[in-house]
Amino acid sequence: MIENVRVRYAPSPTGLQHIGGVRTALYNYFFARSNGGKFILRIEDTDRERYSTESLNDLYSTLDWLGIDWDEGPVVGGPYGPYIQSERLSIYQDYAKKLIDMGKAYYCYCSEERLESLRKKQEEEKSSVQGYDRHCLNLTDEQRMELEKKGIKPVIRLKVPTEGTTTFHDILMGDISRDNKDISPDPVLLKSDGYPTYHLANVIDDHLMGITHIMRAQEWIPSGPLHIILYEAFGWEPPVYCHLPMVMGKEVDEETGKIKFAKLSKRHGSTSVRDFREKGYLPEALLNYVTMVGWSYDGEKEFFSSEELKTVFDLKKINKAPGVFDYKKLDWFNGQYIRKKTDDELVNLLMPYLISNRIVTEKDKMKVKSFIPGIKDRLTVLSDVVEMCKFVKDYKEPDLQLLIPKKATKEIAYKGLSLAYEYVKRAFNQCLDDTAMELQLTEIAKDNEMKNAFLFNPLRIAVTGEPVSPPPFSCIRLLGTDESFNRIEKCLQILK
RNA sequence: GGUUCCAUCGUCUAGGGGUUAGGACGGGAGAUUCUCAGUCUCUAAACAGGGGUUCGAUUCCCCUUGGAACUACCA
Repeated sequence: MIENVRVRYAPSPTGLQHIGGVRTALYNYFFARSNGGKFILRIEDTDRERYSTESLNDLYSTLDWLGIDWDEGPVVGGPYGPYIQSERLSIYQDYAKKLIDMGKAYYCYCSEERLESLRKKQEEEKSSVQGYDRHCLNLTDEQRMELEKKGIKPVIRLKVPTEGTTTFHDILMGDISRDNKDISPDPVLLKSDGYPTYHLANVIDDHLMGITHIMRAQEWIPSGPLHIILYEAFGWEPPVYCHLPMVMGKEVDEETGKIKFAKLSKRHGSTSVRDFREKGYLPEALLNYVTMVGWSYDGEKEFFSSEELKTVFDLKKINKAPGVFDYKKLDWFNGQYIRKKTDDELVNLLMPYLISNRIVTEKDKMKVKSFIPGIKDRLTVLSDVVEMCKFVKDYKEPDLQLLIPKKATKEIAYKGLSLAYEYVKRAFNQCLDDTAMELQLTEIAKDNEMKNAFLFNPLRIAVTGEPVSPPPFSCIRLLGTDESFNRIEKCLQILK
């Protein structure tokens, strides 16, 4: 147990919440909970060009869906607010000015174009030196005034030391150091629109909000030393770092045919939580699986509820190496969680898919519920139900060929369907369950010296019009006996 | 290119100076079976390579190789 833990998830609302981000949120959340600490949500909306309210809404709905609650942050408030960076502008501006006053930062008036051509030049020359050339480092006050007069809005850049080495400690990785000369020179701290960049805002807020542990993706490792320089410039104690392994995607290189890995992105498949949610992944399955990419308990147990994770999550068990997101394993997890649901829970989960596809209406709920035992084992994702119920709406009357099972004749098929129909009419008057009906119809087949398939298959095809479907009895329940019997009778005519 | 990080089955991982290197997904085989699933059983599959240290390294150290990330007035 670590005392007084304060951690934060600090997303930037510039897109839908994706697997990687959510995994970071989850680790922070579970780390806070398992140590009795605070989990803080902070919105890093300093990129005004990519900002969207849709992203922000998506963030809230995603966290809500996953059951992640925060102790401090937007909506709930807290003692260190505001928790939205765009509402903290003056704080960053003040601190940036302090840096200027201390001689640790400077104004830069370079144009976009100049920086662009500088970059190009460096690239062409394959220069090992990259980054800003410190063109504005030694501007005199007069020169500055002149540029200001022209109406050029400056940025504020950090003076990165050119000598020495900066080291920070990472709980997982150990000491990580970088020569200061290798830090891309003089990053912008405050943009010309008055907004801070990530580096400035992040350091200031983490300090001001009393963050004790920074858990973020490994892609941030290279800027770790830069942040340390910033902490030192302000005279602050840096928090404990814990860089999380990346979530990767796997793909086949079109040219070489080799398998490649890269930061999980859309070309690997769905990456946004919203996608998974819409397809019908359960939050508990996604949460469980995502947590297991990069973290393990003992290598054996892999089913964890959110509640368990809040107790059992341990920083030390986080893996250092990046992990590939395995869509197939997620499918498996989801199927497992679906099977754990009760029929009542499942109907509620399934109804929206059926209603939005106009297969049933709200009043058919009981019918759908009675259908569930037949499909529960067959669902991988909730939306699979649509395909399984298509026969209700998209029934296509089977032709003769389809109605005759393999190794059977027209006559046999007719007899089989007749027997099945006779039985079904009787059985649905009693309140038998599917298993009982199956048993009895199997009995009937035996009595008539016929293969089970000769009764079941024509029945299935008559009712659903498809050779592959959930168990026929379930289908009849969903369809209703009137329509089902209608279909069967018509098929009987075809077979006559 | 430069910098940094990483390295156990195809994938997620357990383990750790002496193990038959364990589990899960996926694959294969079989059983159950009215289709498709599901379920159950069995099975193949890994310590990247080379040097050290050591009585002994997959485990510790170094190098190589491979992979990844960063290199923006994006985070």
